[in-house]
Amino acid sequence: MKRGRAEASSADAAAAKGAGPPPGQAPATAGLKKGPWTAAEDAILREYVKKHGEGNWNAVQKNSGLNRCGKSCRLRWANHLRPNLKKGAFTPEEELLILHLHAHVGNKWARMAAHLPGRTDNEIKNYWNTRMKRRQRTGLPLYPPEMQRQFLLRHGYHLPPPATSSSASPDPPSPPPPPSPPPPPPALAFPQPTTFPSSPSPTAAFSSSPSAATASIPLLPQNYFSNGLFFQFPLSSPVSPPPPAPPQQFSLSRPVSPATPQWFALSRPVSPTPQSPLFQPQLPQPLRYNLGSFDVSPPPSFVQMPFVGELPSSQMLGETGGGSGSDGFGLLRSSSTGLLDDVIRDVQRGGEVRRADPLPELVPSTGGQDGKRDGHLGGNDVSEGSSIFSPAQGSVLEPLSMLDGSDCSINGIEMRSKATNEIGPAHDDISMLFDMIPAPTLPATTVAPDWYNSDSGEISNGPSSVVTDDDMGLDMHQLASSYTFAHMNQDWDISPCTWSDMSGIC
DNA sequence: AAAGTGGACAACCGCGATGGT
DNA sequence: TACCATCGCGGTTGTCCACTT
Repeated sequence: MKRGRAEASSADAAAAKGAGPPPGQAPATAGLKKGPWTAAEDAILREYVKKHGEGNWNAVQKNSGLNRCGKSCRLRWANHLRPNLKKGAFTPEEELLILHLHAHVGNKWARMAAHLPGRTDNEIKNYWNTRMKRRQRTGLPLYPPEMQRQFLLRHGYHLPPPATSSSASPDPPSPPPPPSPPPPPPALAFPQPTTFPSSPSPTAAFSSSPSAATASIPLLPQNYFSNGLFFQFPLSSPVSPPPPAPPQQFSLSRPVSPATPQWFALSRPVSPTPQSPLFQPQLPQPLRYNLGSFDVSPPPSFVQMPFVGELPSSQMLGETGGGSGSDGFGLLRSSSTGLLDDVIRDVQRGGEVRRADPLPELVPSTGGQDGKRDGHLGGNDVSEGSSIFSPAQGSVLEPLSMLDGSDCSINGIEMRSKATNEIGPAHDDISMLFDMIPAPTLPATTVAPDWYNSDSGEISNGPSSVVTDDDMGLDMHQLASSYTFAHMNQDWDISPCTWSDMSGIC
């Protein structure tokens, strides 16, 4: 990772050129300068803040003569001049933390930055976006399978060990890759673009009801949807076929490729279960809600997905996938959330997901407009207390309902969406986040996972930096060590490429 | 060596939230 | 209550640099 280039070169170069706007740069509108900051400007701003403190940024121009708008001053200060800013590459722990935070809160850069002392939201955002672009370009899932798996487990979904699978493997030390089936070709894949747009809680697709568990569901296009709602995190190596027709509500699967995809079923307790630090509710008679395997490409001649080439931002999603809210699948108006949610949601809206039958919990939508989906639909709150999937804000479930032609909302979805919005304090986020992480079993000194490998090799594997966010009690050592990196790596690898090192694909 | 491409980063823009009057 | 100023956040754009072709 390269750092400090612009600061050292751009600003200084500009300073060297003089006070005027750099060539090619439009003179400041309204007399205010734009563009790269010069060293002189930095000095002025520093001095000002030293004297007057932070805040009242619009006064900076008046009081200091700095020809910058207050907004620009604030940004410059926050991102570059503020003391205690940590410069340099993200440490493995930081990267892992970002990963987790993003999985939980989505594109809430400021909140993420609050858990990364010395890091700015802009820095994190840039880091994430560039990485996302890279992963999307290569058609890789955003999160390591193990993380996705644990995330789901943490929210009460029982994930039977993918006995025959090579990905999303369980916790035990990973055995050597099974001789067969052979790993798929790198291309395996999933055609570009792979996007994980904003989506509502995956729990949207999961309602808990005993009756639902036994509901007989006529499956939609058999070609695309199997009985099992197995879903495949990561979209990786082919694996053994799904277990025979488990009871489920949704059939979300469709063939990923001629090769049998890897499966694992998600099951969910019938009754509400208290949040447990443990991953597996282990309740008897779990309801099985299978998500179905998926790949990220739309089935030919089926549902037209609003996928876009790249998706660094939710805005693009909103625009391309549902800005109008009136065109078929362009109904998602949610803002970004934890992308693990999005993964599942994406599957649902992308056409891979088919709800075979309206569940008991699924009550007909009364409105179809956002404003009318208040989350009061139905009265079944079984799922409400049992899952706190980080939800999408203002999400609606049109995709699901549209898929089968019915106009339904899923009870609990909206409620969960609200719950998400209510996750106010970062403390809640982080505590929840760490709930999903098993107790550390590794030494504090963590070896970065293979998938972490930096492209540039600049990443330090040195002593882990412990997040000193006392409020959160964050310990990145714990975080980092709580994951079985080696295992994740195995699961995560879709090819010789790893999380950060896409050389095998690019 | 030059052109093309992508990554990394800084900065800007638009919008919503908040607080004061 | 309405209006305004300010602040903060998230998304986007622009620029520079390194690497590849």
